[in-house]
Order: sequence, then structure tokens, then C-alpha cells
Amino acid sequence: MSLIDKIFPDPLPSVEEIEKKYAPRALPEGAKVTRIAPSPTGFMHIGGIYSALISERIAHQSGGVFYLRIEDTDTKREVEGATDLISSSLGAYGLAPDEGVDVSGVEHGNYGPYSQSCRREIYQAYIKKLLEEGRAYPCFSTVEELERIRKGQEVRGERLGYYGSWALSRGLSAEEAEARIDAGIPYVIRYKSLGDYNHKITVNDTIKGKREFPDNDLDIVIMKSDRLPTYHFAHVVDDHLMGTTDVIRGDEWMPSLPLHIQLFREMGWKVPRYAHIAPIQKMDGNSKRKLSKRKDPEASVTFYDEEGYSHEAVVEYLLNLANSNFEDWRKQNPSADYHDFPFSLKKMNNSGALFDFTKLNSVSREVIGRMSADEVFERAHAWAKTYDVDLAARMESNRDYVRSIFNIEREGVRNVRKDISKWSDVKEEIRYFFDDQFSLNREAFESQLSDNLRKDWPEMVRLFAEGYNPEESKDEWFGRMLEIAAGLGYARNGKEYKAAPENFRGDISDVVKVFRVLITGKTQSPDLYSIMRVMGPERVLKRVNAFS
RNA sequence: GGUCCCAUCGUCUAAUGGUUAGGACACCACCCUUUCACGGUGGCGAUACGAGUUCGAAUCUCGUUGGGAUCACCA
Repeated sequence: MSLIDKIFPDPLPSVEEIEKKYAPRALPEGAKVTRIAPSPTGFMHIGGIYSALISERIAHQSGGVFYLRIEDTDTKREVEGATDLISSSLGAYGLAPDEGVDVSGVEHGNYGPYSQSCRREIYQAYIKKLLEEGRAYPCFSTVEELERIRKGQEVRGERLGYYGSWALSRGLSAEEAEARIDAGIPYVIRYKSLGDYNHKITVNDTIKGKREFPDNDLDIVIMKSDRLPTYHFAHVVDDHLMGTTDVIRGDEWMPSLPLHIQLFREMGWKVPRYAHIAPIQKMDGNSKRKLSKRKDPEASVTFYDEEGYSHEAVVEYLLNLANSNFEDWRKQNPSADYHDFPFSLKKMNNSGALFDFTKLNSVSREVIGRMSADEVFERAHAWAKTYDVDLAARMESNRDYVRSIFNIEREGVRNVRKDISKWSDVKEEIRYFFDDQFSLNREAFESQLSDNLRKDWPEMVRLFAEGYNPEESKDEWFGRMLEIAAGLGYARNGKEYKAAPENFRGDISDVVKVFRVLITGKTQSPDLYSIMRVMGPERVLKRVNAFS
């Protein structure tokens, strides 16, 4: 039995068979095939959505295909249910792939299987071929040995890695290798690199542009001792077979680009276009770092769900981060679908951007500002059902009431009020409309008033209650406010007051403030007249007369 | 340490050798106004530093400084 038979004793498909099965895709000219290839670690990073969004746009904008491939070759890190999380997150953000595993766990597409753990034989077939051609070899170095090599390189000031004379197993004879396999010594398969470190290769990245690197001369591991491929090898095999035209991935892969290109050429395959995207970062002290799974809650997509950021808002924010001209486009096309925005990889910046909550909130307020009251209700309610059941119940039993609260300064208004940036804001926004959640004591009330107001409010309240007509129009209501103001020595408007403050006890805004605080408990609220109409006369009078 | 990369307002960025260095978010002021908000107008605010090339540099070159990525049987 030869060395190769000892490594692969079981029958493997031939590479010809495999190639035949994965026929080139019949796609129109210019159509791009992209993928999102996450590891099922049980964590969905916002950067994953970012990269998926970019890949999805590039594919679908060109009439191509966007697919999902699960990179589960690291069995140690794998977490159960992780694939579901990936599929459902993509689905939720409107990024459902054309091929790959969907939310219900069913696989679609003709280029599968789309989980690397199910493609073991495919990788092995190609590794076997490499072995037969003498382009790969088994390596028996232990971790300790590797560590020793590294130390040796360090003390000599030499470059780190498994290459040249440091590549101990490279020169092993077939007999020696067989003997070790027979002895049950664990091994990996390494690619025998022919690259010359002193030779520079140039790569052309769609985002980063032309880059020069020393060629790869490292004999990297292509098959681990668990007989699964490493990322490097799986990437090359899969993206070839699955017909990826544009590999869009995080720029932490940039340094291994010479290796990947070398591998593509070794296999005799067309090298895809590469686009490396810079990570979303965060300020940590004086330096920037990637959004961290451990330290930053906002790194996880679940955070946005919990906070109640709408998916559109997150998408628009991300789009904005990727192509800063998106916001100009949005201004020009306020009601257009974001899918109509011409996304461009070239417009992406090649250093990472800092995540900015303030901007996210702003984008988000705009997004919600575009929604109808019904939409706001439905969306907020859907969120509340999972994240705030009390709120959900309240909304359900007061459907029309809450809907009309949402409609204050919304539909039919020139400029929509924008005070909700996420669904978790809703609770606070509607709280004071409910008697059981509204409480205001005299002290709290008076503490928000000026000295003059503290003296005058009982009279204001008396006058208000006296003339209150629940059916009055906004103008009538305001007319009465003006009368009350004038009668008590308050200016009719701020201008008048400012011109001669010594002549007045305050201005109309002070008068309104008394009622605003009585009715809402706050000095800030939407249009008071609308609030009163929504609340109804009973509630209004009760609150206005609370301390009289 | 080796390799590679990056550097414009606080943040995201525009300006591909000639602009009063533009916009958005945030902040401030004013206007509108029934407080707040929305909206409108304006303001604050940047080419990291040092040389060089050029009539002219944010832009090209070199250096300095600062920052990032990577150097696994992880992806």
C-alpha cells in the first residue's frame, strides 16, 4: 500500500467527477456571484450583516447570485443552533441568500452541499491529487516541535513560519512517512509552496486597489489532523466550485491573499476578484479596535433586536457607512427602496469606520418618520411581544388609543415629528397617556415652574377649566390661552416679552407650560392641543384640576 | 520583530495638482413657533508633523509620529 493509499484508504470521488458536477453557472454577462461564509459560532456579528449586505447588493444589483456557505471546519468552536441564528438574522435583515440553508434548515441551490463539514470528500479528493502530484506532503511535527521552530526563528531574528529549511517534514521520504503513519503518529497535510519570498506579487483588490506583497513561501496546512481542510484550502476549492466571481470578506484576510492566489493557480483555476472590507471599529481609550464580541454588546445583532432598532434603520446606517453618498441619495429619494441605491465597492473606504450610535439614531428616526401610524403601531407591537410583554399587552388592549398617540404630528403633517429612534423608546413616549403610569405630585409640578407661575397657576387653571370645551378647535383653544395670558399679565408671544420683559410676568409659552406639565408631567411633549384631543376631556380635566 | 496597510472637522466622509477644503450626524445661535420637537438660516470645527517636487500640494515623493491588520492543525 502506497503512502497516499495509507492517507486516504477509502475511495474518494475523482476530481473530474467533481468538476463535472459543478458546472459553470449560466449567468448573464456581468452578473456577479458573491457569498457570505460565516462560521457557526453562535454569535452573529453586526460586521457579518455589514458584509452580507454588501455582498447581497453586489450580487443582486448585477443580476447575480448571493449564497450562504457555512464554514464549519472548526469542530471545536462550533455551537449548536448557530446556523439557525445565521439564517434567521440574514432573513430578518432582508438578506436571505439565493442558495444555502434557509431558516427552516432546508438547503437550496445546485452547488451544495453548502456546509463545509459535508464537503469533506471533495476537499480530500483535491488533496489526494496534490499529494499524487507531489505538491503536498504529510507533516508530523507536533505542537511542541512547531513551538521550538518558532523560538529558534525568534532568537535568530528570522522570519516566522513553516518554510524553507524550517519545513522539517518536507524532505521526509515516503518510507519514513509511511512508517510514522503505521505507528499511528498524527499528522497534517501541508501544501508544498514553490513561492519565492523575495519575489513580489501584485494583487488588485476591488476596494483597496493595487497591493504588493512578497510571494507566499509558507507550507501551510491544508488538511488538519481531524482530516478537515483549513480555511485557506476550503476557500479556494469552494469558491472555485461554487462559481464565486467576487470574494467579499473582512480585510483581516488581506495578508493571506498571496497564499490564496497561489493555491488558485496551483489548482489551475481562475482567481476570483477580491474585495476586502475594513471592519467596523470602536474607540477604546486612545486607539481604535474592532467591535468585540466580548466587550461590546453592540457587536451582536441581538443587541439591535433587543433595543428595537428596525432592520431598515440598521441597514440604512450600514449602507451609509459603506457608501457615504447614500445619504445624499436618500435625501434625493426620500421614499425610494434602498435596493434602488446604486451601491459601489469602489466608494468604500479602505480603512475602518467607527461605529456611531448618534448617527444610527438619527438615521433611525428618519426611517421611523417615514412610517404611517399604523406601521409604527404594528412594528412597535411586534417588537414588544418579545421584548416588552407589558407594553405589548397595553398596546393590544388600547389599540385605537395608542394608534392615535402615534399619529400625533405624524400623518398629514408637513414635517413629521421625529422622536422615536427605536421601539424601546415607545414605552416612555406613551407612558403619560395612561393614568396608571402617570403620577405627578404638587412639588414635582411646581418645581418646573417659574416664581411667577408658581403664584399664578391656580388662577390659570381656574380660567382654563371654566371655559374648557372639549370640542373646541385648535384656534379656539389657543385663543383662550392667549386670553388667560393677557388677563394675567403675560405677553402674547416671545417677541413681545423679550422686547420689554419688565412689563410682563412671562409669556404665552409659560402659560402653556403650566398645562403641559399638568397634563404630561413634562416640559417637553408633542403639540399639547393634539395630546388633549387624544386623551379626552375626562382625563384632561382630572389632570388640570389635580391640585386645585 | 517581519510583512502589509491607513492618516481631512468630535464622528462618517467629499474634494482623482488650482475649491473661501464641501456635505451629513452631534453641538451652539437665530428664525418659525404654543414649550419641546420638526423645519429653515447661520456658526463652531479638519488636511498629524517635517522636508522635498511644483508657479501652485489635502492631493505626488521621502522621513517622523500615531494607528490598524496579520504572522495557528481558528476562521
